[in-house]
Amino acid sequence: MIDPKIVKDNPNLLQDMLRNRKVDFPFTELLDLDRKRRELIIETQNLRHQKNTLAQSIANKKKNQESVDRELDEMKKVGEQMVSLENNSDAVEKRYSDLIYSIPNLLQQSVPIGDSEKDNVVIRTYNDFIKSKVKSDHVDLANSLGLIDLERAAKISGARFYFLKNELVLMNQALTNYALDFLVENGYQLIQPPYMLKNDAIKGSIIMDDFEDVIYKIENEDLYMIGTSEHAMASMHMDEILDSKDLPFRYGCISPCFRKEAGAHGKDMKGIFRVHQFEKVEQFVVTDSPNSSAEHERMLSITERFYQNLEIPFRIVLLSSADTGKVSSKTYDIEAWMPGQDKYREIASCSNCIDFQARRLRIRHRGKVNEETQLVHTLNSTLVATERTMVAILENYQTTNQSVIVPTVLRKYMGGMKEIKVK
RNA sequence: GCGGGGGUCGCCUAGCCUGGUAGGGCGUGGGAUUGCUAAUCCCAUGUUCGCAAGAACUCGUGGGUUCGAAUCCCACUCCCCGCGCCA
Repeated sequence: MIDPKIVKDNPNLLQDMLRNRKVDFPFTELLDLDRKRRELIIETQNLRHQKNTLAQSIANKKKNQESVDRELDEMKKVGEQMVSLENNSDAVEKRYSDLIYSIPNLLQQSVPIGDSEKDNVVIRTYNDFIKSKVKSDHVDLANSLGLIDLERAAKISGARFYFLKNELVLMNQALTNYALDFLVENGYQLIQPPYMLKNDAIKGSIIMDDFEDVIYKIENEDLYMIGTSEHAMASMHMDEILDSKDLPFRYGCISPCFRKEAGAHGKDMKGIFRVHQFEKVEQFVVTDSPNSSAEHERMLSITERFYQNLEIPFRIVLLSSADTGKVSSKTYDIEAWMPGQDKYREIASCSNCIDFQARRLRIRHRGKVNEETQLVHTLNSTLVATERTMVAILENYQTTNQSVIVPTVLRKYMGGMKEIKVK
């Protein structure tokens, strides 16, 4: 959620942001509601003031055993006015909060203005020279090596589910273990969060529209499956005032992720690239405003180093205004070269949400007890989403005789295995 | 799941039975006093609206009763203790 004061004080800032992001948003309605709401608040407070004053004078008069008939009479009138005002303000309040919560985050200056993902800016490219000459896609490779079963998964769970088998199960664990070790080396505190969250918590870290498109709800419970550990990590410190000197918190999180992918029908239907369930090791950082950009770059460089170590071709892309996610103020994507698709595809995403999540979750920090509190900044980055990364590994490490070489850094996590061969 | 106890301002705690609009302590900031430090005393110490004066809100959450609710009633929730069930 953005700072609601901006609506009143600097609406142009919002209008620019909305234009740059190319999103439809009932902006003038929000302006009207904001003004209306303010008026109603003042009116309501005036009535409450009358009520409080009357109640006080009733108390006083009763103490002196005077008659309170006149006050009771007036109180009745005030009560009636309050009821009719409430009916009015409930509707305004509801619509206002819907809008203020669904307006996207402000963008940072350095975000390139553009119309679509075509305007994303490639910043760095790595390992271009090792692009594979053989170009089978991961589904063919994994099938012929006996590493996945998509048909049976479809039978029992539907599209976008999978069985991992044999060496791919091991590789999945290997990637996870390597990622956790890597983060510990870099000073992260390891966390495994709850996989389900209450509405209050999860709505703090995502925007309303995403509820329907990405999040699974548990029937008859106030619980939602996390779409990423970011959702749990953002809300972990909900309603807390943190000690400034303890910041930053750098968490290395492991969790499965559950996504509806409702907005992506027909897209990436092959294999395990876009699925309803996958495992991810995630970086989540809580810091203060002055340090948030530096933390963002730091997180990106750690992620870069991870993929350099895995020795796959990839590039870093700064997302344009139109492609940047709604809760983020600036996002870098890591795109791996996928020989089977003959293009770069996103395998990790590194975002600075600044105070957008913290505001809604009321996560603040301060140096001393009666200093003014400041909202924290939250940042998140994939370290590794194992299924997508395995797509990249399978396709980039394939050989001319259908086998797949195991990346060097993963071998010690797979009992020294060097190659996955046709049986 | 059952029974009992509990959730009060950054932290601790009083108030709840007997309704009148949150008191104290700690910590922190400012001030006074004092050779210095310490101690002592005074003021301040949540959120929102408002240029301000001021006002409203805030006692786990949401309803209800009442002129008036931290206080009474109902539902929910979380924590602690005991019992049950259980990987």
